[in-house]
Amino acid sequence: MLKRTHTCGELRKENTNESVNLNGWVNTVRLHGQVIFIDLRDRYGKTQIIFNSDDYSGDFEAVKKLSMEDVLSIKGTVQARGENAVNPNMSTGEIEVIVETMELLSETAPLPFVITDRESALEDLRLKYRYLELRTDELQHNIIIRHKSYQAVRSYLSEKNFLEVETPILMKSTPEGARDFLVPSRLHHGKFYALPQSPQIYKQILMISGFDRYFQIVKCFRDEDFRADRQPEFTQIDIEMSFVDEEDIYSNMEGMTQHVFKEVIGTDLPDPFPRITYDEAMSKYGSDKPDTRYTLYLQDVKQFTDMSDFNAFKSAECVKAIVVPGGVKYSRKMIDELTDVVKTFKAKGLAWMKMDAGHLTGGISKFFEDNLQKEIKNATGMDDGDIIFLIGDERSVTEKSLGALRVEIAKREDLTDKNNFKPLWVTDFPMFEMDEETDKLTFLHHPFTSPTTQDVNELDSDPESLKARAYDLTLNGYEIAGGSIRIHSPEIQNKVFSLLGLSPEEVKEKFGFLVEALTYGAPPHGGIAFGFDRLVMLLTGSNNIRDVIAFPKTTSALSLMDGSPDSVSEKQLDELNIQIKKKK
RNA sequence: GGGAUCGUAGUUCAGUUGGUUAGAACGCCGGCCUGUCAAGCCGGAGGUCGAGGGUUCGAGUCCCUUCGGUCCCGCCA
Repeated sequence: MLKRTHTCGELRKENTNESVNLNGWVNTVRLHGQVIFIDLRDRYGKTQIIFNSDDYSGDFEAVKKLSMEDVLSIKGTVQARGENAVNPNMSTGEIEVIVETMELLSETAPLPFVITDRESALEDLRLKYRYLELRTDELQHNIIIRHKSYQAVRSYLSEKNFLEVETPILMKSTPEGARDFLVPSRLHHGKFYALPQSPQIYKQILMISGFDRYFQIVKCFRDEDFRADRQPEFTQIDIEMSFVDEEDIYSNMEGMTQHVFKEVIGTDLPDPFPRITYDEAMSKYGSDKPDTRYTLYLQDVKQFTDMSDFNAFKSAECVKAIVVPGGVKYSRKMIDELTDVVKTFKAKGLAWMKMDAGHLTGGISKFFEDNLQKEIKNATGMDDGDIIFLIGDERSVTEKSLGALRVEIAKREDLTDKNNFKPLWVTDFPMFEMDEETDKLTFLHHPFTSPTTQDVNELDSDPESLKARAYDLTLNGYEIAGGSIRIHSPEIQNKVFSLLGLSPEEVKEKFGFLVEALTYGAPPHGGIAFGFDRLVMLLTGSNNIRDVIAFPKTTSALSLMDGSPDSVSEKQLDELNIQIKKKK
């Protein structure tokens, strides 16, 4: 092998007449009889190399057989391209390399799909041959963005005195939020480790140990169902700080996020980040992770629908509406499609009216007399050419379904500029919510989150009305981080466990070590965890988390490349004393 | 757990109300070609229509089951 003197993205006009060696993959072959053009590619770029039968000393017939993705090592001379031959689309487009000798380092088998075009194959095939898909410009770029993001996070936090500490991957299963991935123990019959859903308890214990600023870029595991932005294993930037309140978290994390965006993609984020309470987010956007790149606010119109002759909304707890400017263009078919969207969120239907020459027309407009129409126009700011969509239902159904409609309309109206970044803190989350299935109190964040009160009696009296000292950081409709100020008093922690329905025995068994640790001088502390994959996804402009993970799993948690999960041998099962039951 | 949608050549797709020998483009193989950069031109090979079952004289097309992909609801602090 002729070791490379340059990469395939490096040579310029200034290198003319230099003798160079290049190593890389054949990107394309253009065969013209006695002259052959090949774009040689590596991670750094592409360079056109030329085999000319007059000059090339080796076997020209062998060169004719080269095909895409063969791996070559060549020696040649850099030559400036003629004026008409310059390719302005390539960074190396002003030069080409006349090949003198070539060694075929590796011949490729016929390809399952064309690598230059990610669209050329369906995703399952691309995932099976992920190593080939990773050769595409887009994924190479994404992996580089991800690398830069790690570095930007580490350098910022390290500079601010945060210590990176590793925590165990094999840990105790605790009844927190998601289902655990379990790992059987060979040495301890019938016992299991769990993979961490997050290093939550360890990082709190690190605070008790005095490491007052901790971070870790760490894999977390949750055995739930997956989506475009959720994988079974994912990466968090896990952070915890002692002697802090919410404001310390906000300012440090704003600084880190601004630094990452500036370093990685050169974007300036707002300073400071705006904030909204959970209640206001739900009321105004119908979401706890509002996309604030566009308005389309939810507006309360119950007072008007109550005065109309439209009876379906009279008994509804909450009637809200979205006005879409220019929405008269919406056809019956489009409205039907939007109705399907809101129905998946349990809305019974989608009411609408269009405004033309100051009057409401179509949809449910006949139930609204003239004066009422004027009032609606004034209150909502609706104008000629607009459409108003209305939903009446229980508050949560109305808000969630209109929130989803708002996102769908923004997508259709192209209001979501990928290069426009709108971070937003969501604050004042409820401490608990009622689980409708079990009729038990459950936490919104996690059970270590501090309530806004330190009064045990207040906790007892009306837990559902309590707020938590929890916060999420959202960006363009994605939750990119979430955290809280933690409980550092063993009494409050025990109280919260008992409100969640855990018996003292269960608490002792599952969380005893944490509660005990809290008794030995626990500093007030709090923290946050960033969904690193989602953050990188936004930095790359993708809307698919698989695009920023080198070896992702499918939405059914399969790895199509290596075929995991898979069955194991009887011997392995025997060692673990595990027997596979028949399903059902 | 539920819903929607997709699966036809190596790949991306077309394939009408169920009806002759399942087509196109790219890729692959062979030939021609000294300035291309999505090179071009000529020729060729290539199909378990995801799998299994059913209805029918006849199924890529209709029905059932099943496997897999994607998106969503529930779920995921």
